[in-house]
Amino acid sequence: MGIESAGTEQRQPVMADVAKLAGVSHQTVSRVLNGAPHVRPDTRDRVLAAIRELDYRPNSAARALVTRRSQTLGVVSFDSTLYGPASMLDGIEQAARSAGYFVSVTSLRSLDGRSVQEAVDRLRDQGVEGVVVIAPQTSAVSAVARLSSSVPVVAVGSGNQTQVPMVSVGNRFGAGDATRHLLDLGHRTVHHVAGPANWLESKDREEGWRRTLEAAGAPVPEVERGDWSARSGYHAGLRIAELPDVTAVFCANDHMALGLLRALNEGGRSVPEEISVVGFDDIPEAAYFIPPLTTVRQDFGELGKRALELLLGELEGDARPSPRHVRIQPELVLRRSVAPVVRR
Amino acid sequence: MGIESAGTEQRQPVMADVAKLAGVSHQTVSRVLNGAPHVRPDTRDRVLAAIRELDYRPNSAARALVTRRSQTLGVVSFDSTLYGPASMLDGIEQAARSAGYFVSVTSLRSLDGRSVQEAVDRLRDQGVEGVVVIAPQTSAVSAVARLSSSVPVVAVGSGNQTQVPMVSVGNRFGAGDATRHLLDLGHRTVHHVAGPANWLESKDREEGWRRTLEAAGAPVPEVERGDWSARSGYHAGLRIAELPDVTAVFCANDHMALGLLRALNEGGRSVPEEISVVGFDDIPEAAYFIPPLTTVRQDFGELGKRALELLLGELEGDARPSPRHVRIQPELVLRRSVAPVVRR
DNA sequence: ACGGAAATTGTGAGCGTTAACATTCGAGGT
DNA sequence: ACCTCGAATGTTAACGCTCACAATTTCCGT
Repeated sequence: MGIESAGTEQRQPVMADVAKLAGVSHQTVSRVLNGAPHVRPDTRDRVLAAIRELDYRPNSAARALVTRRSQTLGVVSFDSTLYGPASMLDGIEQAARSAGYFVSVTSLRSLDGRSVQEAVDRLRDQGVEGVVVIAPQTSAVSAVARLSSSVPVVAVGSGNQTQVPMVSVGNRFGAGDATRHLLDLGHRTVHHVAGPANWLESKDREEGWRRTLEAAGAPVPEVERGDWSARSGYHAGLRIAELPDVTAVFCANDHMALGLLRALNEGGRSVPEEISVVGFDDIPEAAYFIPPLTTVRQDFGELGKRALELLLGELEGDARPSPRHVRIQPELVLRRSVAPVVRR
Repeated sequence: MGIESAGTEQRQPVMADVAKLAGVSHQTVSRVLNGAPHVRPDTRDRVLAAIRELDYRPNSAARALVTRRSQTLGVVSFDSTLYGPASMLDGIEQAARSAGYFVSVTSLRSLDGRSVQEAVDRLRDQGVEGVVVIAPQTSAVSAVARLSSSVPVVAVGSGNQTQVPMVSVGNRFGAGDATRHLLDLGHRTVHHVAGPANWLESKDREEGWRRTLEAAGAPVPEVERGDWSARSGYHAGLRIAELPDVTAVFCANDHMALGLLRALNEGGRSVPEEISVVGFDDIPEAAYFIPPLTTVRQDFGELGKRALELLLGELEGDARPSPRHVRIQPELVLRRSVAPVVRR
C-alpha cells in the first residue's frame, strides 16, 4: 500500500499509442526505434519525446515473432557451482551482453547424452538463436556431436571432436609442462592425482602427464583418482603419504591439491621439502594455500568469451571461414609448493 | 558435409501444418498442446502423431505475444564467479526449471544503483515475468527498493528492507554465534577480519561480532578490513600476526580465513594452539584447510531456491498473504581451527 | 517553372498463437 | 421423431511488431 500503482492500471502503451501521440504512423515509430535511415530529425525528436512521455517499451515477443530473432543465446553448463563452469558462464554472459544478446542458462546435474539433448531442445524450443555447451565430460561431447538441432551449437571443453565447433584448453600441453618442470628439478618421477575418468579434462591431463614421463624414460606410477573435490584430494593424499618414495605429485586440479596438501601435512610430509606439489587451474586461492601452490593457469573467463565469439561467428558469419576450433594454451605458474629434489 | 541437412530446408512446420496433416483445425491442435478438455481421444492421438511426424515445435514468441507470458525469469547477480553468487544462481536455476521457467542471467561488475536499474530494465524489456536480484551491497538494496519496475522483484541479501520481498541470511546471528563460541572457550576477546564496508553481509557480520563482544563485556579490537579475497585475508593476517596478544580471529568469510591461515603460518603463529580462527560460509574446501576451518555454514543453494519460491509466490499468488521476508539461519560448524585458550 | 530522383512517410499484410464465440454432432427425454 | 443440452470442433479476431511496397514530399538541375 502506498507506493502501489493506484488505479492508473492502463495497459502498457504500444507502438500505435506512440504513433498517435507523435502524429505519425506506427511504421515511423518503428523506424526511429530501429535507427532506420530517412527519418527527418524533427520527426525523430517528436517520436522520441512521445516514447519518453508514455514510457513506451517495445514488446520483444512481437518483435521476435516477426524477425525470428530472439536476441537470446542458451548456455548449458554442468554444476555451475564449480569455479570453472561459473567463471566460463560469467565470461560468456559478459561477452553476450556486450554483443547485445541475453543469456538463458541451464545447469545440469548429470551430463549424459539425454540430459544434454533435453537441455538443448528446451532451449531451442524457447527460441534461443544458438547454444554454448560447457561439456567437460566425454559423454557430453559425443552427445553434442550427434545433437540433432536446428540451432548452432558450440562446445567448450577439451576434446578433439571436429563435428562441433569448439574452444578448448591445451590440457595435455599444460599437464606436460607441469610434469616436465618437476622432472627438470630432479624428481625421479611424478605421481598423479587424476580427475574422474569420464571427464575429458582428466583424460587429457593424465595423458599429458603420462607421455611426458614416458618420453623422459621415467617410471609411470599408478594413478590416484579423485572427483575434483578437496575431499577426494585429501583421501588420495592419505594414500600417497603412505608411499615412501614419492617426491612429486601433480594434481589434476587445485581443489584436489588443497586436500592433498592437507593430507601430506597431517602425514608429516613437508611440502615442498619432501614432496613437491603442482595443481591445475590457478584458482584465485591457490596462491594462498600452505604452501602457495605451483599450478597451471587457465583463464576460464577468456574461455567463455572465446566460446561466445565462436558462436557469434557461426550465427552471423554467413561466410563459412570462421575457425571451427579455438585452442587456448594454459601457463605454468611457479610458487613455493615445488622445490628441487635433494639427493640423499 | 555429410550430416548436414541436405536441401530439405523447408520452413519450420507451424500449427496449421499439423492441423492439415491431422485433418483438424489449428485450434484443435492448440487444444491438445495445452491439454484443454473436450478433445476426443482418437482426435488427440491423430494430432499427436502429426506433431511427431512433422517434428513440430510451438513457436514460443507467438505464444508469448498472445498470452503475455514469457515463461522466463531474470536474475541479476554480482560477480557470479564467487562461490556464493554462483551457488545461489545454481539454486535459482534449478528451482525455476522445475517450476517450468527459463532463467535469463545478467552478471554485474558493479552494483551501484544505475547498474542494477539498467539490468532490471533490460531484463523486463526482454519480457521476463519477474526478477531475482542478488544484491549483497547496500547500494544495490536501496536501488532495488526504489526500482520503478512493472515486474515483480525479489532480493536475496541480508538487509532489513521491507519495500522489497526478500530472503536473507541471519548474518548477525551467525557471527554472534561464532564469536560467542570463541569467548566460551576462554578467549579474552576476538579479532575480526571484516568484508568490504559497503556490503550488507560485512556490516551485519561485523555487527553480530561487535554486539556479542560488548554483551560479554569483552574489549572490541580494531577491525581489519578485506575484500573477501584470500589475498586480502592474507594481508590482514600479516598485520594480525604482528599483534602479540591475539588469540582468536573471526573472518567474515572462508576465503579470507584461508589467507589469514597462510599469514599466521608464515608468521609462526600456530592455529589453533596459539590462535583460533573461524570463518563464514562453509565453502566445500573449508574442511580441508590447514587446519580444518571452523566456520558458519550457509546454504547458498537453498537461499536461491527460497528466493525463487518467493518470486513465484509474488507472481502466481494473487492472494497477498505470501510472506514478504524469508530468513534463513546459518549454523556453526566446528572443526580444528578452534581450541580453548590455555591460561598462561 | 517542370520532370524526376531521392527522401520521407503511410498502408496493408502477415508472423504463429491463443481467446472468444459460433457451429455441429450425438445422446437422452418426452 | 423432435427438442435440448453438453461435448467436440471450427472460425475469426486479436496480440504488437516488421516488411514490402505505395504514396507523398522535397530538392535539384535546367
